[in-house]
Amino acid sequence: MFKPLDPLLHSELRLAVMSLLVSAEEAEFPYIKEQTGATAGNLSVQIDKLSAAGYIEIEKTFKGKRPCTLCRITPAGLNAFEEYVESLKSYLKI
Amino acid sequence: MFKPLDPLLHSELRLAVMSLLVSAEEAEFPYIKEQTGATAGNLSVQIDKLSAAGYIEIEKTFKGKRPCTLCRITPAGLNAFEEYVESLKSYLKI
DNA sequence: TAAATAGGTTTATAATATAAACCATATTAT
DNA sequence: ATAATATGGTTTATATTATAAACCTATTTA
Repeated sequence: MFKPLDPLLHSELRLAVMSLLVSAEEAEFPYIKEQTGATAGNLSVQIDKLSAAGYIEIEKTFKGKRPCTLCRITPAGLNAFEEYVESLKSYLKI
Repeated sequence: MFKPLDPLLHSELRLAVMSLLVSAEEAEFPYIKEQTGATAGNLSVQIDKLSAAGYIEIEKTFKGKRPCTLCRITPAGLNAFEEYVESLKSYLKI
């Protein structure tokens, strides 16, 4: 009847991050922060969780002399996102 | 960009309950319990929250000699559900 | 009459989300 | 040169939340 919802994706901020990365394939921390309206601390924690789950990759690099955190969705992440969307439909009737 | 998600509805069990009530317009506690697979305790807590928010009505009646808890969605609840679905679409691109 | 079942509620616990506080480096102003 | 501010985050503390375990009352069955 109701398919279980991946708790990692059933979170407003993490879902927003994944949603961005599905389209962008690569995004910088400050960009994600701006688009989601999240605080840096919250965002940092949530991308760590997505990374620990293997849903995204985090590459720490430099942009000139300043640190730059790049995020990219993984195939596993894309798959999880699509499954989550399918599962949600069982609740929303869409 | 991303619309905020009503925290009351962004919960697996409460969303399932609302989803049932959108279609059924009236359902008994044990039926909801069975359809959602929830424990009685969890379900009891969650329908109380939905009721406190004015999203559902809880009618306590009897079925023969046994207690019977009936749930019904309210106009406010239906509205909140529809808004939630619309908001979610900004995350899911559907 | 004792045990089991039905129909829940209350309470305790564990997990989670969130922001505040913090840290390091780089840039700008004095 | 040095102080102040900004950039780019991380760590940690707190407050909420979800969840199930324990519990309660009445009813039915053995």
